[in-house]
Amino acid sequence: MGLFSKTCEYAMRAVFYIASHSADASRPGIKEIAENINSPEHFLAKILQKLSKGGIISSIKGPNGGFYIEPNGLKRPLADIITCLEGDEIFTGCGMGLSYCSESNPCPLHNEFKKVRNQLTHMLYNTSIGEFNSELLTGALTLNK
Amino acid sequence: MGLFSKTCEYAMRAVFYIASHSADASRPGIKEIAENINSPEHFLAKILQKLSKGGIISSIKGPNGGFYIEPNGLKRPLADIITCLEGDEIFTGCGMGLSYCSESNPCPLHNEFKKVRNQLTHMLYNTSIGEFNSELLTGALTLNK
DNA sequence: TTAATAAAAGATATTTTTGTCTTTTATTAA
DNA sequence: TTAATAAAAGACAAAAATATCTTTTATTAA
Repeated sequence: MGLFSKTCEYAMRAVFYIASHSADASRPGIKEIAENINSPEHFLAKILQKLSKGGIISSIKGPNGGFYIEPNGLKRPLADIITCLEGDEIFTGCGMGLSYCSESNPCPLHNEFKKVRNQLTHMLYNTSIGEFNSELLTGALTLNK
Repeated sequence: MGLFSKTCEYAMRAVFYIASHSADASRPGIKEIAENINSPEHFLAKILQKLSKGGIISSIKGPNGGFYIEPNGLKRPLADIITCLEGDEIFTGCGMGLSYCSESNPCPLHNEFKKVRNQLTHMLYNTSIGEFNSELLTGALTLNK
């Protein structure tokens, strides 16, 4: 397995896709999104429901409905997606799974592992959801396969 | 979930424990190891079998038997444990799970994500299995809970 | 008001990960 | 040779993650 769960992988790809279509008012539906990010449709639906409840994305039912992101939402960091779906353990947990491990009582790996976590945290908080919109729209970047 | 699977967490803790007891010829058994790193005994047994087949650790059956690590093995990097158990996907895979993603055809996150992976790779290749032996023996570091 | 559309929600299935229990095999020492 | 020890191996169980299918609810437009 990669660094992130399938849930988070699909979520990031889907949110990027939705973000890139939020300028036009097209509001892609689940089917379109799933096809374009290559994910199982109904599994993705659950994920988008959670993100919707968490306020990361918005949705409208019925004809012409679908998913979109508020202009302000495009500024939010990628980290919000992860936190919404799986909490912040990936940002804070001990590398070896030791619950006592902390700054004041570090495990063997703590100091080196902290650098990794900090890099990850930095990346996820300094990348915005709308950051790649133009590249995605021009087709310079893709999200499937 | 943390960055690593339970399997890898237990494995790293167990290997550190075995390493720290490889100077004396005591050869801890599964039960002792499991107690000291706070892991399910039989689940850990499977993990140690894999590490044993992979040549990371060694074992002897019967009375006075148990697990140990060859002097040379103490110099091996922590990364070998992860690779032995779960391959190298964590070192090489795309952050968003895209198979096309590569240096020449990068996904949106590629460049930032690479830094995280590089930091992780650096940590795991520059930390040796025997690195914390003295601290573990004096009790300055612990591996349980 | 009705039919069509699309997300939300619920139910169920499959796969993977994690965990437990039992039997077998190898080794030692008496 | 026998009894005890301890890892190896196999079978099974539980939990979590991933995936699929069906029904319900909200919305739109004709």
